[in-house]
Order: sequence, then structure tokens, then C-alpha cells
Amino acid sequence: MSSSPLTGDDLLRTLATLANPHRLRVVAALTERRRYVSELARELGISRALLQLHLKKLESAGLVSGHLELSDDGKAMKYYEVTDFAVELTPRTVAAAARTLSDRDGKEGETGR
Amino acid sequence: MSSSPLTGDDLLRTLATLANPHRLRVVAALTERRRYVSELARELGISRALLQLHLKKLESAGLVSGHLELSDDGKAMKYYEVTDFAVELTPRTVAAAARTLSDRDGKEGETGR
DNA sequence: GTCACCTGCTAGTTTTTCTTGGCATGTGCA
DNA sequence: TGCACATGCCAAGAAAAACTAGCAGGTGAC
Repeated sequence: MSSSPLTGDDLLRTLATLANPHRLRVVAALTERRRYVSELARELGISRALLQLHLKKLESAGLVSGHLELSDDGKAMKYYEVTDFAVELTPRTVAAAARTLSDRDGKEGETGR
Repeated sequence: MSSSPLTGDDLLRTLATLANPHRLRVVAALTERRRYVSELARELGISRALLQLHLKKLESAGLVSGHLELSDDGKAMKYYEVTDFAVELTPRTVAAAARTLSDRDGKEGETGR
């Protein structure tokens, strides 16, 4: 329930992260219940390498989180679950966030954040 | 106030469109008041060609709309203003949208739009 | 030992998006 | 006529994101 208005850069990262069909499906699947990487890859019909890349992006954006666990038979499984994010997108919220964007394209390191 | 849940493809388009610092600033500026292209380009400090491209994307995503008008001195000015969009981003809304995604990467032409 | 299943990383290609620069059109004004 | 400002579009290069393929390590079971 982090409905606290994000900074422009965070909003940008969140939007860019969600703006991908695979990642949207990943979030959808994990919303149902948590899953481990290989399981999810099979379910979505994409390669593990690709999925890991998407999971990495989702995780750095704080939308999902992964935890390494040992299954009963001793195998290492990395389980992922969704974070309880909440972002409201309206002209006002976007305008507010835009004002805190770090200079040019987010290259410059600003005070914000 | 179109808080009606978008289809997966529409959500994807909306997210992809907003996931850009220039477009975020454009929305922010237009939220204040409407503006014509050249005016906005000067204000944001970007080239007109670039801005037009961003405006085109924003418009096809339905986030802004432009109207050609004739100024008092007979010049053609294209004024843009923001649309009153509203999108809620939470695991549930994302999951719901993901289920309506057109097959592979949205390449397939579906019924929607 | 060999197979099946789990994780993680990286180099390199392909694809998409972003940007720039130039060119064309039209109006009013000195 | 030449200048200032408006619009629109396109070709081509630059940059960023997506994806593939391959290799590494580890455990349990037959």
C-alpha cells in the first residue's frame, strides 16, 4: 500500500518495467501465488534466461521479490512473489512526478529520491 | 474518468507511452494549460520534430488530444491538451489486464481498437 | 556414472525506440 | 522580396531494450 507519490524517476522506472507483455504476465502469475523460476518459465513458455532477465528488472523496480529456498529434496529453488504496489496514474499524479525528474533523461544524479 | 479497466494491450500502450521522461514532461505541461507545438518545444527545450513524435505517441495512446486552430493573425496553431485519464496500477489490475493480452507480444491484430 | 532438475551469468545478435537534420507548405509584416 | 513563425513528414544514424545460445555449478535418483 505504498500509494505515496513516487519520485519522477521511480515512476519512470515502474512504468518502463511494467511496459512489457512478458513482465505483465509474470506479475499476473505471481499475483495468483508465488513460483520458482523454472516453473514460471515453463508456464509462460519462455526461456529461463529471458525470464530471469525480466525478473531481475521487476525486482529492481521493487515490483516483485525473490527468495532462495531449499526444497524438501535439497534442491535450491528461487521463489518469487509480487510486492503489494499501488500507483495511480492521472494527469495530476503524472505532472507532480514529472517535476521531480532528474535533469536530462535521468542521466544526471540529482538531489531528489 | 475512464477508470474502467483497460485491456491488456491498451494498458501496455499506456505504460509504454508514459515511460519516457519527455512525454511525462509533456503531460505535466499540458496539465497546466493547453499549448501549441512550437511553444511547448521551446518550453521543454527539445526540437519540434522530436516533440511532434512524442505528441503523436501520446495522442495515439489517447492521453492527449490536439486541435488545429487559426490564431488572430491567421497562423495555423496546433493546440494540445491532456485527456482526463485514470489508471490504477496494482497487482490485481495488472493481473486482470494481463489475461486479455493478445498473444505474442501484441503483434497479432486483435479486435480491440 | 548418467540423467533430470535447480540456479546463475555472459557474450553477441536482433529489434525497437529515440533523435537529429533537412526539406516543404503557408501566413503576416517591414 | 526576405524574414519570422507555424505545421508536417521522412531518411538515417545512435542508443537502448529484448532475446538467444552456451557454459558454469549443485543435488537426488536409477
